[in-house]
Amino acid sequence: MADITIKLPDGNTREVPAGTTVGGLAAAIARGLAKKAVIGSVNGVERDLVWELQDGDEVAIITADSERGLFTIRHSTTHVMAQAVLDLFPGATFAIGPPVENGFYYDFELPPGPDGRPGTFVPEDLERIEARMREILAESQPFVRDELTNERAREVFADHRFKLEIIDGEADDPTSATESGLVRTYENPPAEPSPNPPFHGYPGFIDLCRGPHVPDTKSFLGHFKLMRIAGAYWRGDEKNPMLQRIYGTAWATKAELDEHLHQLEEAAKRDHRRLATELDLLSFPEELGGGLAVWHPKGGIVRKLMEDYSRGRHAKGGYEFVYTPNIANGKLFEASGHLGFYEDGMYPPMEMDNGTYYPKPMNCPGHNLIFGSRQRSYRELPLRLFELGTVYRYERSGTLHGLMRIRGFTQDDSHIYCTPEQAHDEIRSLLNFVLSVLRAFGFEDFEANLSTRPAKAETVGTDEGWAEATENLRAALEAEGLEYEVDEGGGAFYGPKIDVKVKDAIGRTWQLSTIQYDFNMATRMGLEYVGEDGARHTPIMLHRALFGSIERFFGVLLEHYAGAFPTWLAPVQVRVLPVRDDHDAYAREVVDELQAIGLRVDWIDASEKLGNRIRKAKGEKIPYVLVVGDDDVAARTVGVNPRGGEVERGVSLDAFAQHVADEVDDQQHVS
RNA sequence: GCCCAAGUAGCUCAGUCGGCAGAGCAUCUCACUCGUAAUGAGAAGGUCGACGGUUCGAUUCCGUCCUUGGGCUCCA
Repeated sequence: MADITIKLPDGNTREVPAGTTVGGLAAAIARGLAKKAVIGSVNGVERDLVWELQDGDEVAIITADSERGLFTIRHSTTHVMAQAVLDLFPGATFAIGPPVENGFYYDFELPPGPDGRPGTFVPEDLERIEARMREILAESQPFVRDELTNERAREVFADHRFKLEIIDGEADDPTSATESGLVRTYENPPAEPSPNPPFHGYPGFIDLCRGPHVPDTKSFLGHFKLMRIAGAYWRGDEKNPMLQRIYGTAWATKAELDEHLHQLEEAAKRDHRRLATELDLLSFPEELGGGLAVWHPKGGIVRKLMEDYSRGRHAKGGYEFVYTPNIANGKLFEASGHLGFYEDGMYPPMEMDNGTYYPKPMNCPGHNLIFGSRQRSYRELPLRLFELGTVYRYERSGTLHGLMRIRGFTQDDSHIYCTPEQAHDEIRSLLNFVLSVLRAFGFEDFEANLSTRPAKAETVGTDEGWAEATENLRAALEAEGLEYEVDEGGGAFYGPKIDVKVKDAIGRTWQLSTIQYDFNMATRMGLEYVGEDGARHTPIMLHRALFGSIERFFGVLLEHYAGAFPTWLAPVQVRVLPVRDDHDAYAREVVDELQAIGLRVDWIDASEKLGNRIRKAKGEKIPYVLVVGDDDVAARTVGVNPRGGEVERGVSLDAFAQHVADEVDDQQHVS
């Protein structure tokens, strides 16, 4: 047979016999490669290992340790799960099942139960499904690719209404795109034909799918675990029926699976809700109502330090401090437009004899009243109004999540009013300011999103206004050297925005800060300034928050630090432990001296053994534990046991005090 | 709001096939006075999330509601 020539990613070519497959090519290159090969990329399109190559094809072998290889493993695993569910639940049907980060899911509809309502999975079902999946794996069923005509596909999937919608193009399934009038499928022929096959004309499982897949259910699969059951709306629309989704995680090796499960445990240990309870920082009393928190003294002091720091930075940054009330007459929110757009998300009104009042969901209308309280000149712009403003939003009950999504929260909110000429420089310095403040809280890694104009008809503002605003935001991102992704059409109807995200200590990203243009509200509320030309102009209005919400930011910090706040933020910075009762007097002296320089210090007497008192202090994640005994009383020293460090005996009290004072000072002066 | 699950002492959790409610830690008291991650003894602590129903009897079974968790949808 004649040879064909294949181009490889390194630029070399290779002659192989005609009829060679992707898998055959991998074997021809190296045995190790063939072993790891999951799929191949042929002329930029991913193909199964059994795909036959043509002369001149450009081919790259995709291995199990690559992102795309892992993606394929997850994708194939979800097919196996669907087969298992259809086996175990006669009459069940399925919708879509893509690979996702760390795993996969599939959405199912179970036949109705005796009460006529659609069936649901129970947690024990996951074990049964997983056991059935392992049987399917053991059968080593091949993944067989085919292309059917629409008519044929409609027959095969006649009992599967969601698949029919996909075949008809009414529903989108990213893993089963159709091409040239043909419907692509993958079949897993079973060892024994099913007594009641759920598909017409096939003995076992078949799915709409563009592939590619691992060669068979025995290869590469098996390092998976079904994680949880969830409800999910068909086509993501809450008006559609709710399906039963099963999430699973899948990896190329057992070690990776174990590592992932271990990381989930680690993340659970730093869950801010758990730490908030353990460290006595704050709580969500049931009596208070859902999504509302009370701050205990230890959480309160951290919050106060965050607020003090924020105020200090804003004072230096040219902001002016304002206060607006927590409730306002509904007319204000009519004027601002909030009542029209977001009434459902607002706490219900209070009817008073002189009007209808609402808890404020936003601070901007109040700030706009301050701007509009007298005639403004271009000479006083940019005007930066700042408030730690507490707002109330009636978040839907199912969306609440600890401090991350809460109904009453405080924004470090500012509205900046400037002229169009000032906007460019203002945004640049603003972004710099944002990053500088975030760095002080221990964040190093930043990413950003630049969200641009949504569909034009749904937006306000001029083409030029949008273009210029978007360019100003982009220029600021580039000036700061910040990596960013453009979220096309992701802006609000009233303007484009930058969202700043931080990466925490275990690599998760959190969206925190936001900088938003607003072409809408200044006009709606009739805000004007007199320009150099003596004419009236509408100011550019920017909304911005650094922490976003103090509650949420605190939650992120708590998880970032796993509860071990840096010294400048720690509720208790130093704990003094006298060895015996007769060291109490000196312990008090140490406390007094450290308190005198502004440190937060406490002490615990010797009614418990020293070892246990140290253990408790470590549990509270106190940065410094000082032990004072006979030697120290005599020499005015302390034994220093720092968090995460080595014990040092005989440190002079003055030197220790200076060390901690310097540390606190350094931590707050990050540029 | 929708689907699933959970709610028992301050915390973490066991338990009751319907019959006086349990542990560890924390708390309090007493003793111990100790040099770097758990000293001992004792005490106290509960409307078993709330309200209805079934029952001689409900923390347990049923229903409704509330709160929380995992998702979906939403997030000015």
